[in-house]
Amino acid sequence: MTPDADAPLGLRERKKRETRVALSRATIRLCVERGWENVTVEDIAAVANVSVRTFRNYFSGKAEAIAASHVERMLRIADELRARPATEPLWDAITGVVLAEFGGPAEPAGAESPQARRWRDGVRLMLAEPALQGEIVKANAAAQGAFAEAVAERIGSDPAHDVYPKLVAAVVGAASSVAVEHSLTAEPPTAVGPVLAEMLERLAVGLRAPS
Amino acid sequence: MTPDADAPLGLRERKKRETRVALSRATIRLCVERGWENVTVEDIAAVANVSVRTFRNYFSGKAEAIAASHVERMLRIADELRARPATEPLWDAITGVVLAEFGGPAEPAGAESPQARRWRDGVRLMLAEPALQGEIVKANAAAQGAFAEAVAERIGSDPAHDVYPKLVAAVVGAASSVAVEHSLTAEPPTAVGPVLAEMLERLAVGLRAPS
DNA sequence: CAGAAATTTTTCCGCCACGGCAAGTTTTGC
DNA sequence: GCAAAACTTGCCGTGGCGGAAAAATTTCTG
Repeated sequence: MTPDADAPLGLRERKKRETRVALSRATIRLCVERGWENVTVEDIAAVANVSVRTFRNYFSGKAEAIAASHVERMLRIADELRARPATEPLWDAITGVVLAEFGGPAEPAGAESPQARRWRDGVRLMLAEPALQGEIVKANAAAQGAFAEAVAERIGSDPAHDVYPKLVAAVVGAASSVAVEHSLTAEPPTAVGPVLAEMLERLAVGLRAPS
Repeated sequence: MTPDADAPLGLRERKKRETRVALSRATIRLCVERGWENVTVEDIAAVANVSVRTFRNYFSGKAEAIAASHVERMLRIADELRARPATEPLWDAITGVVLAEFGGPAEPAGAESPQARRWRDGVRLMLAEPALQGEIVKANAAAQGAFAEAVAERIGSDPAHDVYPKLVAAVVGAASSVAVEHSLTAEPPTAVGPVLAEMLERLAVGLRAPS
């Protein structure tokens, strides 16, 4: 394995991560723009400037390539939760890191541009694909495991005997999903941030850390 | 279309339903016994005595073929809910129909036979397959729609303006999923019926129909 | 009941997904 | 530098998937 957890990433590792995210992003972009059915692995490989075979070395298929970006974000959230000052209250830390990832660059509040609408519709359609949903379920399970560990570490409890961390992870995951889905279907379009913020605030009230 | 909703099913329709369930059951059996990866559509078609192409005329793939049995059961539950006497309290009716479908032929309570264990393990493995999970998500959405309509019809409310029916459908669906998953992982093995029964009882208390 | 009409099943065919294997390249570590 | 390790690539066989038209079956009609 890699004994060092982070900093001195060799050139090789950096390049790998680079192509990995490039492939994932390319897959998402093409599928949102053209629709799931109208994208072949060959198209994706072409956009990312690698061979078809290389795409397959990274991902087992379009679905996994798309879900990968989702996993990365969830894992990043768990990591950032660990990086928060230990003195900060649990739910303040959670709200902070989650909103930092999902808040995004606040859209100009005015009327939605035609291209923004096309993108939203494309994403919604893409997310409806069963092949992708399955992969997302899998991704969420993995991500929630990591998040639960981060929570357990923070409040100093054993994840094996205390369900609280898992509960928090599951609930935060569910809230994120609902918020995203809401922002994709709401009319007029709504930003994810504020909705998610209110949800987390309510959840925090009901789920204060056990004494 | 078919103006008559049911009874006088022609020979043709009967045969179609027959091969449909035959294909679905064959797919489930083979995948549970051999594992998802080790089953080709050709194998399934062979078992069901039809051509590979015919399998494809019925289902888009293994996943859909398996999920089909699940959908049928859920839709059957919704139908049976409609058939219950209108005087029966809502949650009594729900509990009745759900347990009738999920109760199954009560297993002999003694030690689990080796083959029963293999089956349980096979099912658990199969259900972990992302391709299948996606299809199940889709199936649940459809089934819950039907169930919600049945509930709305029963308590005489408009499903478009009242969330109660949808809530009940979602909750019953979730309880069913959890109960099944629990019965597949619990040690020692547990029957679905009793677990589900208790869950529904609790839910009924919290979700009495709105005045 | 024969023959037409409608529908399903099957055969044939091509495209794409998927993954093992054996070069060909690039990065790493000494 | 140079050899080993790791990554990329092309090749190719198996299987999933679906369009199109022939063959078989059921249903309809005179």
